[in-house]
Amino acid sequence: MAHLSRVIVLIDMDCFYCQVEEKLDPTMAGKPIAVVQYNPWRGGGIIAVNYPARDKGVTRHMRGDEAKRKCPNIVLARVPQVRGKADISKYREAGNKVAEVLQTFTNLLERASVDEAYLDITEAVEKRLNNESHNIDVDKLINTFVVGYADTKEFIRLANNNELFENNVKLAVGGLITEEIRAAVLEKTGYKCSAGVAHNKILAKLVCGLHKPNKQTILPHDSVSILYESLPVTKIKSLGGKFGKTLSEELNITFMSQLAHFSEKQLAQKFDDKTGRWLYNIARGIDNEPVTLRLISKSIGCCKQFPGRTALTATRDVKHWTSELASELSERLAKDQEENNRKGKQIVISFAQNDIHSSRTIPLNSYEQSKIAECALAVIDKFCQRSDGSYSINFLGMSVGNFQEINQKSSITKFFLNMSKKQKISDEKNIQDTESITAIPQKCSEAKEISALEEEPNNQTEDDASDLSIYSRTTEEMEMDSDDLIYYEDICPNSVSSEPIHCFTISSQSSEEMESSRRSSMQSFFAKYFGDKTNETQEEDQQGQTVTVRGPQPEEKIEVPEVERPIPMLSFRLPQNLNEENSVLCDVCNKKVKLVNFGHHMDFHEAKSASKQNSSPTATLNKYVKEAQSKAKVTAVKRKSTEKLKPISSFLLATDGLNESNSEVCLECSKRIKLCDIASHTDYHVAKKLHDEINARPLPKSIMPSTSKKKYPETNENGITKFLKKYPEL
DNA sequence: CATGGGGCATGC
DNA sequence: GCATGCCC
Ligand SMILES: Nc1ccn([C@H]2C[C@H](O)[C@@H](COP(=O)(O)OP(=O)(O)OP(=O)(O)O)O2)c(=O)n1
Ligand SMILES: [Mg+2]
Ligand SMILES: [Mg+2]
Repeated sequence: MAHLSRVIVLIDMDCFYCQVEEKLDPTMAGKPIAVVQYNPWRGGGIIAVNYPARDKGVTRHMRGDEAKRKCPNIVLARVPQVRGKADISKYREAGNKVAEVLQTFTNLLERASVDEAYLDITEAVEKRLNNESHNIDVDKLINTFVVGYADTKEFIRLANNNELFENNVKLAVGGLITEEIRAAVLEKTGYKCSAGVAHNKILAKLVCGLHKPNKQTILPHDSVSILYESLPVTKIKSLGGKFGKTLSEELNITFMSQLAHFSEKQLAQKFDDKTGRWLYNIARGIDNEPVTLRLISKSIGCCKQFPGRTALTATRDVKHWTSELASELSERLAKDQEENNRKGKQIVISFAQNDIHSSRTIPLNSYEQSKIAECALAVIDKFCQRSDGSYSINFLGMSVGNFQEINQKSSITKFFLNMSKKQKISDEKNIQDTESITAIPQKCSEAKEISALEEEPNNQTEDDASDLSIYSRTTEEMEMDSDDLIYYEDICPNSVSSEPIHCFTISSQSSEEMESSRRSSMQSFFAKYFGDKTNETQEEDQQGQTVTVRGPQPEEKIEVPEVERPIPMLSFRLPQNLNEENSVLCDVCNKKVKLVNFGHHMDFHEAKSASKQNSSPTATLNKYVKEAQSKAKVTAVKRKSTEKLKPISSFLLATDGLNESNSEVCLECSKRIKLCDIASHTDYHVAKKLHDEINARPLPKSIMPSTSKKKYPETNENGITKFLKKYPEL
């Protein structure tokens, strides 16, 4: 049974921020504790509560004052305030310490949040089963619960007597190792944690929460049905939100066991293929999501809200907070560069006006605080500043991503340097491969200024290392070895990541394969991987269209012309008579697109087509001009492709310095509006209403992991489809 | 007025 | 590229 072959552990720290505070101030020990941020207003907002305080009814999201009322002797620890904002760096760093300990136990670790991580310990378990054939000592499972067994002893007794399926023996050994992991975490960091042990991530996560402070829980596969009988569907990760609710309502079910009564077809019909398949599997305790090697975050950001009256209106306030955020970000980026040998290439500037959130992405060329502040401010001014120079901003954020490795030494040099370094305990077989994974640098293309749509041309050279690599292996060989695949992201933090890489050949993964361009990377990867056969390989993609995987193409410089492009009138003025059509049919992809998103949607197409060889962006756009005008009934205006659309929220207006002679009171909001702004102000109200309506309506859609999306999973579980599904473009 | 700050994946 | 949903 393939889906029972793995042993997956989810480690989650207990009331983590509270533990961090307690360790720093041991006088708190044993007392009820909560961590708050921004103390002054009603005692601050609680974000973590320890177990004694939970017993008194204190919960997250409560105000500090309320917690004091419920639990008078509670200790309220405060999140450090730096530069006028809450700064959670200390908890992040504490989480890093924990992760370092976890790394010593497995080469397959996925950090899932500040305080939890998934570990695939299958190999460690199998190794132990091979080496030590003696019985499992139940005394070493003193903190372990087993779902479906009143007593852990009974489960172990059966396991030792060979009266259980081997999968359960694996889980029992997994429990043993997990006790060791948790003991090591406590010893090395002083923090307690809980754990779930199961055959997949979803179930490990689920059962971790079953026995929470300082305990661990094993879920044998045969106990899934018992567990599901009284388990609300909303307890499953990713079903806790809107989709989980509609799932329950649509199917008229409450518990997971009821979900299993539906066929895959029914579920696919109700929702979509991908979601249907995922739900069908999960209802049977099956989840094929791999533990993806990820030790560090893919983005580093900070943000702050300015609620109610505190909304930013004056230029100097906007400048001030932009500067403060840039300062924190700059500091954290510098540290990240030291620790992780990488540099972010993109920054996303986010803001909200009247609770309407928008964001704009721009290239990042410098980690210098002043540079970050400067470009952030330019964006904010461009999209938020009103005609009188004022603002109305209740949220600011900036987040850096698209990290690329900095390359000093050659990858080979660095690989051997790291080979000879530190060794870890537990599971030996792939340790060296693991070390190399974190060590392999990627090619770092110069931080040259590129337009958002421009792909960096790069020379696709036939590097020598490819002879040693997986690329020379056949598809069949790869499929046979699918169990040995490691899903990794660390080498390749961009979207190119997540290809499974064979353990043995990790070291041959030359830096030349890491390209700034998604397109060329995919092509070279495929071409080398599958050899000549690649050129004929045909598969069906998600939409059922036949796609042909092409071999490497001659280098082509992609021209990004200064395309004049139409945008919906909405971006600056709404049509007076809106019909109920909130969406238009995109002529490029034939999909329904919300009117408000149409401009950005075309940016999306342009970005995509820029990374393909054949399509001419101009031609596509010209076609769109016509269709958009007739179908969407919006007035097209011209915009340079390098310009970004104004968000809906830019309809906001100034309210100060106005009187009867130069202004009128808006019937809609009773605010005084400059005469010259009346037209666009009323447009704002229409836009806001439309925005609210659009965002209130849509039926919740599920966000399922990529592995459930394949159309023909049984026949193509591994090999080429694994790659194809990652690259729908192919 | 006002749970806030942070991160990930996905759809269009 | 941007918005959204889900989660910690
Ligand atoms: N909405 C949230 C949820 C969590 N956290 C922070 C504080 C928590 O301490 C930490 C870990 O989140 P958990 O959900 O794992 O909760 P705890 O670790 O606090 O408690 P538990 O013992 O239930 O895991 O993340 C947060 O800032 N905001
Ligand atoms: Mg926790
Ligand atoms: Mg957690």
